[in-house]
Amino acid sequence: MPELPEVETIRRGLLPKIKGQKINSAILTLPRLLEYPTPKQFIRRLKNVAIRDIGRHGKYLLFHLDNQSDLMIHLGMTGRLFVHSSNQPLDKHTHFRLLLHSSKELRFIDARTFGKLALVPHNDYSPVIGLAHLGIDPLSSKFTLQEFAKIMDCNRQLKAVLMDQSRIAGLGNIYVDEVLHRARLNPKKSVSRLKIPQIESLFNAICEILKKALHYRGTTILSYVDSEVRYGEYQSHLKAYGRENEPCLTCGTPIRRIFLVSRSTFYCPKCQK
DNA sequence: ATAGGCCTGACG
DNA sequence: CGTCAGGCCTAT
Repeated sequence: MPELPEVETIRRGLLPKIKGQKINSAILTLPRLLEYPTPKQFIRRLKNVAIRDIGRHGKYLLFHLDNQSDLMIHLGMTGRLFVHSSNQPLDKHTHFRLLLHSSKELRFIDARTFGKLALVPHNDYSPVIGLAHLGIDPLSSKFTLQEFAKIMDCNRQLKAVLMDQSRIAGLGNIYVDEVLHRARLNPKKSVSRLKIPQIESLFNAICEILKKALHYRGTTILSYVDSEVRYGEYQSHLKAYGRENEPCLTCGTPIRRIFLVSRSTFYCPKCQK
């Protein structure tokens, strides 16, 4: 799925197209994607409201509306968002549409339907557990070495902790592997065994990998496209993810693939200790 | 902490 | 055909 760099790229692409736009009505054709409230309330509350801004926390997009509520969209594995003219034919797997005053519409398309929608009060995300429990976003100004060190205080494996959205929000399977390769840390290593300099290099790796991935507009492995139907380009800069048996770009040792947290995990057994 | 489930599509 | 996939929630 889209991880933080992909979701942020989508957010930036959508923003100029829909900021300030008024929503006439909403059409929800796959109600099970809706986490909160009921479909009836959801549709009613999306009538005749304007979109003030689009925010993002981790992999969650938050459309700030002018009725004190936020429309939450999580793209799951295959979710896409486009702004199309209402007369354009609907893509297969279109499950949700916001019809805008301008006769354009925001369309949510999701083949695997792992995406999630919700409409929550602007000041109370508690109806959506995953959103309410999100950890710090690594692009936020609150993400400092000191705060990061506080998060890294358990004795689970590095891979599992970096994947844990309630600690740090936005990293997924690709970028965790890239971050750990950059920081030269083994994904199986227990967080409790990290020394201060290693926490610092991990922090720096997170910042640097995300910045670079954002620069390349995210990573397209299978299906990711942004709001302009444009592929990411970071896949050609990956150093660990997907490179099983290929030489490590640092030391030449074949990249190894294992399973951790029931996810494919790629790392260099020599560089990453 | 770890599988299993949710879905469809791409690929071998 | 079977296997795998960028996520997340739940139930052991």
